[in-house]
Amino acid sequence: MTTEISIAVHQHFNWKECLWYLDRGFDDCIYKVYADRVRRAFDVDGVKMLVEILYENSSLHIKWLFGDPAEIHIDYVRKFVSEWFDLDTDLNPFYERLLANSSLAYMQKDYFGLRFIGMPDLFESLCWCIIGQQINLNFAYKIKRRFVETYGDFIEYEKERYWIFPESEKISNLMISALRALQFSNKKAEYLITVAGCLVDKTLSKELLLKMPDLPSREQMLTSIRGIGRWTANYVLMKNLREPSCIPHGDAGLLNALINHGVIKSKADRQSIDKFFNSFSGWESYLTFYLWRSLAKPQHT
DNA sequence: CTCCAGGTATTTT
DNA sequence: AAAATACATGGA
Repeated sequence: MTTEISIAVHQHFNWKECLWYLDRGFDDCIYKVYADRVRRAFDVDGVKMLVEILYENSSLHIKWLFGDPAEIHIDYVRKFVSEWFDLDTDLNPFYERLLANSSLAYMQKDYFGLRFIGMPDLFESLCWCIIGQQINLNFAYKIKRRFVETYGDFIEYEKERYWIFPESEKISNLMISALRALQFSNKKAEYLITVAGCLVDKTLSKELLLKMPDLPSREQMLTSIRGIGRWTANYVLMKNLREPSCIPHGDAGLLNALINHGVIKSKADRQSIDKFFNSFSGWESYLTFYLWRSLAKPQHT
């Protein structure tokens, strides 16, 4: 007997756009995209599961291909998927702002229904940022895969391996040299092990971050950890905690997108950037995400 | 060879 | 307080 649940989607939603973004030419080892569906493995309290997600009749349908989930695990996956695809945000106010800007209006049409693809696992989002700091994305995804396939677990299903992100406990006990062997720099290795330790000893957690009163204090909590700067803090807050008003300042991709759209002429033009984002107050994160989307190379229909 | 890539910490003005 | 620099690695 297989478990299956559905989540009704009440907002503007384009599954093709979401899947395309997930599979936009980079090799993310943590999920697999097929023609009209995505599969992802989970380990919730030691229970390993593989689920398949597809969209039909205004609902996301989640089917367990592997594992025997109890109610608590089903709820976990339901919540995870809901956060992953940002199912609850009403995009109308954001789209109004896009339409009001002549150089961005096309996004409202071309990317209509594209949800902000999140990263609901805090450790994964932190690791991903540290890995991605100051290196190109292809290389970053390569290292991520190497990292996950070395220290993570997997589920084998129909001769395919579905990887599960490593536990912070395991990473916190590593030596720097172990990660150096995977082509992490000394700094990246050190940062990653430090952050893993913070999660293990509960110096940092999603709950703690949510308890902070406002965005600046959350940013402060993150940047107080070695290896987490302003960029990483904002990235994590938008991708993991779904903060709506984050700007990953200095982000190379974001700056390129701003140049492409004629917002700035040089990457140092902070004033124009601030002014630009001011008109998207409350939607800075979504705007950043759509600008990243605009960078994708391959054509799509 | 040079420059840049979804930066950060440290050192130097 | 602001600016320059070291850090590692791969790809164009």
